[in-house]
Amino acid sequence: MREFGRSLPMALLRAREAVMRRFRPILAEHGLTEQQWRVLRALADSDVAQSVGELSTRTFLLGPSLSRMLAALERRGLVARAVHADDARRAAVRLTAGGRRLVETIAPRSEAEYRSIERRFAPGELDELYRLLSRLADPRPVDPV
Amino acid sequence: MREFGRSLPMALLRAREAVMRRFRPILAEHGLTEQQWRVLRALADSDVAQSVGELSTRTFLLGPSLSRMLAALERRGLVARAVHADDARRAAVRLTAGGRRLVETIAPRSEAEYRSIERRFAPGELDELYRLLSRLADPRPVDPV
DNA sequence: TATTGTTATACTCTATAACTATA
DNA sequence: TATAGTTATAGAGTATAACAATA
Repeated sequence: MREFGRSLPMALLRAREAVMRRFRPILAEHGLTEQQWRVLRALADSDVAQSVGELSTRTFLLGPSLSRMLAALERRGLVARAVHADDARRAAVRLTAGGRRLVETIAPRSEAEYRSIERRFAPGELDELYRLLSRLADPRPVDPV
Repeated sequence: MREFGRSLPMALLRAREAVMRRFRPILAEHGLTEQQWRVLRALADSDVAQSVGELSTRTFLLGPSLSRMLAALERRGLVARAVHADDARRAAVRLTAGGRRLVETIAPRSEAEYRSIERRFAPGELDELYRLLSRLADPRPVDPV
C-alpha cells in the first residue's frame, strides 16, 4: 500500500496545518474559530447578502452547523440575518459594519503571513500550485463529462 | 483583501474535501472516522510499534484524542498497546492481525480512487504537486535557517 | 410536493489542565 | 524535575432526522 507520506489527503492536510498553524493564533486573539473565520471571509468577499445554502457550499460547513454559528455571530453583532427579498424561505446574511471592521483588522496580518509564505516560492510556482489544487477540486477543466 | 477563492487555506481545504468526499464512504462502511483511519494508516506504515507521541506527530491528532481513540480501536481488536521495552513511560502501539486485515481490505479501494485522480494529471504533475505541498509544509529545504 | 432553513440529538474531535507513573 | 500518557472537562463541529414555513 502507498506510503503514508505519499498519501494525497495527508500531504494536503500537512500543508494546510503548516499554513494554519501560523494563522490560528491571530484568529484566537479575536475569539474566532477557523470555521467562523471562513464564514466571515465568505461574507466579506461579496457585497450582496448570501443565503445559508450559498454559505454552506462556499465554506464546506453543514446547514445545522451554520445555523448555530450564524446565531452566535449575530449575538456578537458581526453578522445580520434578514429574509431574502424574492423568496421568504431564504435568508439574506451579511456582515454588519462591526463584522467588516473585524475582517479588516485581521486581514493585514493574514496578508503578512501569506507574503512570508509566498517568498519561499519562485515566481509562478504558487500559480502552478493553485492550478494543480483546483484541478484536484474540480476535474471538469481537464476531462469534461 | 485577498479573494476567498485565492486563499491558500481554502484552496487546500477544497482540494482535500474533493479527495476525501470520494473516500469517506469507504471508511464509513467500515465504521471508521477519517482520524481513526489516519491512525491505522500510520501504524500500517511501519512494522515496529510506535509511541503515542510519534503517532500524535504523524497524524496531527492531540494526545487526549489519541488516547481515547486508541482505547476504542483496542476494544475493536484493531490495535494493541504494550509498554515500551526501553522506557516504561512510553507505549508501544501496533496493529493487530485484524487491524492489518482491515487496512488491507480498504487499501485497494483507496488505491483505485487514487489512480482515478492520477489520470487527471499529466506525467510529473502530481510529483510537482507533492513537491510544492511539501515546500509549504516544511520551508527548510528552500530557505535553511 | 419540493425547497430553505432551524431545531433536536448523538457522537467525535479540539483544547487545556490536572494527574499518574516513570525517568 | 521533566517526560509520556491518561483522565477530566468544556466547547465546537459533524452528521442525520424531524420539523416549520414558504414556494
